[in-house]
Amino acid sequence: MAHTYLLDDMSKLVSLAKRRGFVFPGSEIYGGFGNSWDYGPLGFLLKENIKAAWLRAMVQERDDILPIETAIIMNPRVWVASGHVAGFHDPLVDCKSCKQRFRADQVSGDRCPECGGELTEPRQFNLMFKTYVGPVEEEAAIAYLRPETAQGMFVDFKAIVDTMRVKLPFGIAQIGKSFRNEITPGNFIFRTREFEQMEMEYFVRPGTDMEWFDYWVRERYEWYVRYGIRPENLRLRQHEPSELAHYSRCTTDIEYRYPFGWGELEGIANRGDFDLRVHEEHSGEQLRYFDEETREHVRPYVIEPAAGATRSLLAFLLDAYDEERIRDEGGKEDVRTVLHLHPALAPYKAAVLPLLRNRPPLVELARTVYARLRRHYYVTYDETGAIGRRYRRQDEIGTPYCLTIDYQSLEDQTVTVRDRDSMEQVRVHLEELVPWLSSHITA
RNA sequence: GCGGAAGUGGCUCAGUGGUAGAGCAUCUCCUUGCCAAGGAGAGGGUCGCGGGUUCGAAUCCCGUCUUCCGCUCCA
Repeated sequence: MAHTYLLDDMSKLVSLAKRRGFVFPGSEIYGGFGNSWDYGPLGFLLKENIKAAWLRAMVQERDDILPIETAIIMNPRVWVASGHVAGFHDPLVDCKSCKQRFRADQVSGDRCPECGGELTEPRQFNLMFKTYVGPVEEEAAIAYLRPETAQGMFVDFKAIVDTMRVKLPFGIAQIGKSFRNEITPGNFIFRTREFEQMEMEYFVRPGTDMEWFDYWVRERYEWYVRYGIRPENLRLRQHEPSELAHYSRCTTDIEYRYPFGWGELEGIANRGDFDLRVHEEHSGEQLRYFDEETREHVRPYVIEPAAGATRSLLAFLLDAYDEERIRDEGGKEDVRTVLHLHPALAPYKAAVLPLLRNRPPLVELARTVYARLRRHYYVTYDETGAIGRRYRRQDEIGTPYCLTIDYQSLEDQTVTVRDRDSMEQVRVHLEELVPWLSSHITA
């Protein structure tokens, strides 16, 4: 079935996300809380599947990348060294006449570059969340919630090199939450103050860095395509030298065409030796790799593909959302809402449905099949309402396969497997269901 | 943070001073031999929150919170 429907805004998706248990507004019974979102049962499963798909491509299928999980609250000196304490805030000025806002370092003089109006004094916006470690709120105990997961990999670089017998080039990967006091969050879960990142630091010999940079841009682009993002909704955008982050020598963004415009999904940055160098300076530790062949201590360069997990979840949902116009036998037009999620990402891999609920043998067999499949996959069960209606419910949450237990099942132990995308049906023997599903949901 | 718009059951919305509504969704029972909405019944909202005006406020006024659209920042 051709998938051509394009959302012109996100309101339909926001409402489906709430209605079907993907994403709820945070702290809703207290009137909400600025831009916080909770992941409901289906959203949680979808997010877990996205993270698993990332780990699969970055760690499991390779032999050169190791996973870690580091603390959210780190020694505050980490953020002094990384440049975040000094560089992670922007002095901003507002125009008193036209109300536009500019970065203070990008305007000269005290007049608005747009309309010539008067500008306010520069004001500081520090994007890091501050907190206190220990029960007494005193200056000495100030700490920060990490604004990126990357520093965890740099800080643990020495421990990994010392213990894990790694050879260049190698990578360290981490998935976890980061926190930024964004000036203007918004666009549903696109920009939130609390978000989840999937980052990997790939350490390479200086001089091979641009080669590896190009390699990772391609790899990461292909990962999105592999899991179902349509290429026409993806593009690469190279940063201008003026917009590069303080640590970056060169950055390419993978952007997605959101309903509100092109927006970043993932940034691939060549961080050079910036991070290992500053951490050497501030910690006093040598952060080098000893190359046995050349008998040299090398401070590697770093290529960093940094993806937003929650941001990609939004992209996967948007790209999967479809409204199909269907004509029934009477010629009446009908809309079928379906999430064409990649089966590996779908919250439920299958739904088990007895054809009729008032026939005990059908229900009994269906419950047996349901119990058996649950040992292998997240699956769901539904016996309420007409069978077509139940197919529609599963379409709306992206379940790729519906397994219908019918009268023939009682005779020959086969079930009807209905495909969400083609709406075609095949029969599969009960004994074959697990391997059949396994071969159909793997990317 | 600034400018604009909006907040009424889970969702989409009607209701502009006089007893809170609809459709869909949900639950129960019946029906249903493969692509939703057939029958009977049920639950669910102090109308974002606080204050004011009024005999009386979802409705008028003030404040506040939240969301959406622009500006700036980022994964």
